[in-house]
Amino acid sequence: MISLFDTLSSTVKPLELREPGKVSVYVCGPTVYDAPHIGHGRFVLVYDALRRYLTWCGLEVDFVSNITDIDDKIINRAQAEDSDIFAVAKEWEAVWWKTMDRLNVKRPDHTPHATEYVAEMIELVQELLDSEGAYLTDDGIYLSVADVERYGELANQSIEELVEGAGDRAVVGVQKQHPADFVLWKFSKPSEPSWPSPWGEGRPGWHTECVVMSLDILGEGFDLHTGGLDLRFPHHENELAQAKAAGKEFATHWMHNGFVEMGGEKMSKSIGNTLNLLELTEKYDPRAYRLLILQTHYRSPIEVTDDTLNAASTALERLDAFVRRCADLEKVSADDQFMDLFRSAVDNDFDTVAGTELAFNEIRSGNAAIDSSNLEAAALHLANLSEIMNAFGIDASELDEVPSEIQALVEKRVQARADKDFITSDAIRDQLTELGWIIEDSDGTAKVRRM
RNA sequence: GCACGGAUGCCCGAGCGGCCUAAGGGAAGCGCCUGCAAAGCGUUGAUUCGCGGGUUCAAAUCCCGCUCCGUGCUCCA
Repeated sequence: MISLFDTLSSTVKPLELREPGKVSVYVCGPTVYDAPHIGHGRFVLVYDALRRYLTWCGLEVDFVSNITDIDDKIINRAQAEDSDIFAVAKEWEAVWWKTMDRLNVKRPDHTPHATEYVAEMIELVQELLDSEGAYLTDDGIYLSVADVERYGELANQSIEELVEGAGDRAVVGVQKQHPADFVLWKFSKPSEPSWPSPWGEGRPGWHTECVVMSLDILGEGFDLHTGGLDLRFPHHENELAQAKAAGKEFATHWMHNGFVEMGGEKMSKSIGNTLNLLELTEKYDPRAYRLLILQTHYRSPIEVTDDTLNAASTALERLDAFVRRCADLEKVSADDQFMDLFRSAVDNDFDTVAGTELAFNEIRSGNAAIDSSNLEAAALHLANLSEIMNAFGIDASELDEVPSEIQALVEKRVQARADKDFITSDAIRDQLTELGWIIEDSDGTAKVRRM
């Protein structure tokens, strides 16, 4: 079984499953009000790879990732654009899924929207009011954080430290009982979207949607709650606080991925190419970002620059080239011992770095095997490699369709070389290069691929 | 200020007490292969892991101090 670092206990520990053979995972999804950026890309790719890996390991994964479609940022954008929040959310959610498709991110099993869960949120807030874990003020309903046991345990800070750290920003709201209290339900201003509630027209406050949606779909005591490290506090802390205040078993394991960094140099000029995730998939092989992420441990900061993306793209070409070389090899199944090795490596806190390392070793060994005409060994290395790529969600690129006129040139060149007419053969190669094709000779034959 | 994380070759990035004269990827040099290429293979690049101390038979890995860097510290303002 895989072990993962658990933020709550600050240790790497086995992922214990509520039900044997089944894993329930909740990923905090995006608030849809703008284009996704590389930070979104990181968490999405880390957890997509994790999901695929767990599935590959034979587990049944129930994977939930929400869309937050009601939030201050959406309201602000709608007002700025003289639009309504539903239109804004719809627009950016479409961009989100388009980007996910490009990145080969599998659709979650469930994608709950916050606006579909308003009734459940109201119910939770009512429960919290009833148990006096929350209280009513003129502008909304607040969670009383001081009453929550071990508040700050996920952030690993005491409530005093959290308040102190907030400095001037921790100004006690009009009727807040404690500076760290946060609003669960906001009474709407006239211009804002609102839903009826027992306490008047209002809208969801903070962090409640994820509590309600995760518990509704996955049930109490689900296995794994994930997200970016930036969500650790306040978002996840406050989700946990609400669940605790309501007396509900929440996630048993908390997983957070590290930040994305953009390098010391001013990336502002090129920020347009790397910051925006959709643009990134247009500028680079969309698999490149996934490989880059797999080659960095999920908890480490990751350096995303043109250099690192280009390096990953080149590495991918190496993968493709090997798979291309193996096109005619007989298919065999992977070596069990090797796959056990892979699995025990990756099971150690989702060590995709070790996993990709094994993949590249297979590519090298496989190429060497072909060079020495050991095709059986090569086929086995290919099978091992394919298993790894399958477990992580990277496909080898499709073979290029070769147009007949290109193929004719290739054949003409093969003949010229056979005749040792190198002037003609070189001319044809130049011609192919101009047409955007790279030719690779081998004994008596040749293959072309697009540049 | 508080908290957490980071600093490893030209770049990215593993390793977290002995298997490290430090993995893997990219870039570069050299060799093999090739008519020449491409692809591929082999090989060379840190006696060294931000800086200064310390612990230990043994440290990139543990402890102390320092320096840089990143992120969080919500709602209201």
